[in-house]
Amino acid sequence: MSEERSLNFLEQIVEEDIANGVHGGRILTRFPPEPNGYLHIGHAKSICLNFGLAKKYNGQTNLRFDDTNPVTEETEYVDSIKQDIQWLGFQWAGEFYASDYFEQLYGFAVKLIEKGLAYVDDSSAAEIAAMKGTPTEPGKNSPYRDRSVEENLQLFADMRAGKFPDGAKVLRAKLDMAAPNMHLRDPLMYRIKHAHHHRTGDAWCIYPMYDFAHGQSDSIEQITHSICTLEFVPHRPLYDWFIEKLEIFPSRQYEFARLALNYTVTSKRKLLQLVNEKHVNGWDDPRMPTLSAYRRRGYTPSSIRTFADRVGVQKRDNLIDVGLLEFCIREELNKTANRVMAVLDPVKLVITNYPEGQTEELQAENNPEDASAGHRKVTFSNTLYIEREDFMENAPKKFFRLSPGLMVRLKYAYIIKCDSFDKDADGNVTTIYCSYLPESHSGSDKSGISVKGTIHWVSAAHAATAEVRLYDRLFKVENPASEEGDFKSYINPDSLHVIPRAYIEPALLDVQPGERFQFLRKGYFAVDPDSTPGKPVFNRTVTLKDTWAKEAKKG
RNA sequence: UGCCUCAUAGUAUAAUGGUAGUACGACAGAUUUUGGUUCUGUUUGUCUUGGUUCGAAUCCAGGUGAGGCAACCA
Repeated sequence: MSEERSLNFLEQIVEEDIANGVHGGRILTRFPPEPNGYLHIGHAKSICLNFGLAKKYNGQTNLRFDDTNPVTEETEYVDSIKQDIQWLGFQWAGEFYASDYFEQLYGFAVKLIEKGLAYVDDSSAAEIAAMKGTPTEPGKNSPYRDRSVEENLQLFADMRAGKFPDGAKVLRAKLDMAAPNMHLRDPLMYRIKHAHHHRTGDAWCIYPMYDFAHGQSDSIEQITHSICTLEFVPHRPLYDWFIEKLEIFPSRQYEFARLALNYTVTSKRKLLQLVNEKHVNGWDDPRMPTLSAYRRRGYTPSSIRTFADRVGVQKRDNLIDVGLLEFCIREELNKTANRVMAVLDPVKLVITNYPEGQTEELQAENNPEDASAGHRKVTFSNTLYIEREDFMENAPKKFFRLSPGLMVRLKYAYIIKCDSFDKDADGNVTTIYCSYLPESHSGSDKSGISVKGTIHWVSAAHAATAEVRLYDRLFKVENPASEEGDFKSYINPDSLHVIPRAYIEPALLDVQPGERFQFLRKGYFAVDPDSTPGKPVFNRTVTLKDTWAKEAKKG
């Protein structure tokens, strides 16, 4: 079926290059994160693209950390990034760091100075910005632009030697201060930062700018196809210029539109704010769009890979409906998750004509989509808990659940008829009284009655309890980043609803973190690492499709 | 008012000069001991104006709209 599919534009480029014998048909891509945050769903697209493309054409993919800014980078992030990539199902060929190349990059800089293509500038940051011009006006040459090669060499060596404080000097490439592309107006190559680096420690006090590190790092690794997001399109001429002047391996950059998901944000800066300001409980809070959060919430790696595949690749900006992600996980869990019964918002139901104290072990199917999943026993008795929303005092015409006079089937058990109910002083239903049809036993129904509704239940005397965490979208609006004002003012106040005591089948006491279930009629749930023996915690991964909820909303 | 990208159903994404298709969504129906799943059907689209051509979503030109670019961030 993959032969039937048309190629995306990157695959077309790769196939053309292979056909033309570029690099002898060798394909090497790379995934280049900066270790200053956790990976999110947008990175998943990039990872799937880079690793997927290489895999499809018998190539490989490097993992390279672009760690050129010591102040924002930490080992914690390196570890989480590696874990997330592996969890997604990919293995890199080489693990590299831009900081591995600091000495080489320094040499490249010296070479450009020697060629008269770079100079040390003593101007302040403000002065450089002022001389840069604007998109519509050309910039002005720095007064330091025409220093001799010898002087530049000496000053650059002195920069490295730590003779100057932060910000005193920078090394700039000498291109054209009037270039219409702002990135070509003598861009900075090196700045002075007396800062401790997570890998090189205090060995350096000058650090290369991203623009002077990224392209050359690709070149050093002999990356054939350097795939990145659209905002780097205007940087490409600069990278090509460096490669040309340095006479090094010609990696080529190609750009695609980053993935954006609605009802969330995918910017590391914003995610960091949500974490630091405690709007969520850490990077892996299941409401976050990070991979660690999706993992904790119960998403599978394959569902995310499928999603990345289905959103496609193009150069136009897009905002993907989170409903597609939800479809991908439902599609998979429908086939793989065992069904169990859990009552999240319980109300007591008494079967008046079923003997008090009597029990039955009923046969329950684990997964109707997978016969090999087998069966289990569930205990039935005269006092049950059912879902509060499965009863209505005054039912509308299409309500196929319980209401005085109406009949439903209890899943795996009997058909019952609602006879009466009790209410407390506040009008809340406290107990529902029903009678059952003994001849309607599941699997051997001789009652001749068919009912429209089937509801789930647990036996009150046999049920165990669990904490259940229900998640909703983190933001109230589709695109918080594009709204007026602070994006945090659009946070959905009901994004987390904790149920401290839901009733579950007792067998669910033994579950392990990471296990996934379908709570019948309620959704897919995953066991949270916060679970302790005898007190499981379940995260709702995603609800089931609920056409009744839609119908009810219509009125 | 400079440079660079981009523009196909509600959302994504195909068609690479030759019948505008697919997925998700929405709507309707069938099946169903999950209002789940599955199945069937319906709906909705080439930004605009010219040009080239037997023929244009596709090529060309102008317009319109959206996004990006002026961090000692990446």
